[in-house]
Amino acid sequence: MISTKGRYALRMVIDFARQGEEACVPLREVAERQGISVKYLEQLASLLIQADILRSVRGPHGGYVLIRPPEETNVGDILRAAEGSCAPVACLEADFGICPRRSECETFSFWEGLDKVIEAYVDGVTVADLVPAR
Amino acid sequence: MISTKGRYALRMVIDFARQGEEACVPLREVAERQGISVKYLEQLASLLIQADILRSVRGPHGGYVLIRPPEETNVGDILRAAEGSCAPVACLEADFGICPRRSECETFSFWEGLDKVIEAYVDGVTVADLVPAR
DNA sequence: CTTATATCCTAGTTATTTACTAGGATATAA
DNA sequence: TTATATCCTAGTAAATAACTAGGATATAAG
Repeated sequence: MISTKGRYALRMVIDFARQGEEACVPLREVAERQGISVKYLEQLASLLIQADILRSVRGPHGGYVLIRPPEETNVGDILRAAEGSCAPVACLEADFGICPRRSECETFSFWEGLDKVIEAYVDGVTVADLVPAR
Repeated sequence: MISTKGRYALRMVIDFARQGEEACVPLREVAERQGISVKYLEQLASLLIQADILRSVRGPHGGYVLIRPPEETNVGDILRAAEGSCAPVACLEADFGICPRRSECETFSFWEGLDKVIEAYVDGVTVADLVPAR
């Protein structure tokens, strides 16, 4: 299940996109509009910087800027950055290693299939699709 | 994310199906084959009984029996019975109520769409699809 | 150079959930 | 009567979730 990390990160990015291309938006404003604390948003923003989705500007009039236009950022990238993974089961995650029951497990391919439809969906939607037209 | 409840419940049902139609299988055997404790399986079995997927026979030579043939039980029913829900976000779950931000939330329809592709996938696979042919 | 405003970074904290285990009650075939 | 099952309720240790707290660092403006 997607936790507040992924959900808030997505709302934050959409909020940035709404303020216009290349806008430099401080978290204080996002926090107010979205009803999420600045401190929590800071942590999520840092994950999005690591994933090359945002860049930051420090000091007064500083804030965060989307690196790419909304059409070129898909939701899957945001969720994977915030959540670590969108995999529906632990055995599909990168750091899980190879399950010792893998060869005899009748369910593994089922979970792989579920993962595929999830990835296809989240990677098929861009931030631009979620920003309401003005 | 799907927890051990859903994953083990699915493996248990597939294990029942492998023992043949209408077979009455005690959890002791499933536990041994699957490497899961009887005590934990008991709890999962009771969820599957409530969902009309299994019925039980008490006493010696007792066990559990699949109510319908494997072709007629889909994986979605098993997962929803074990996990409570397959919804990817809390705001889509039945007991969450209506989110106060719902009307202004730009992400709600995105999550609804994700939920739809997940439900379509899990409801499109039956237990029979996962039982290896003998 | 000072001040206000931001981001940056690390820790700590509380509540919930997960993944079980434990102990017994109840039913029933032999 | 006994052995073998399911049934039912609690309890518990560990992990995760969802934050909060406190300060360090950078920088524009006066």
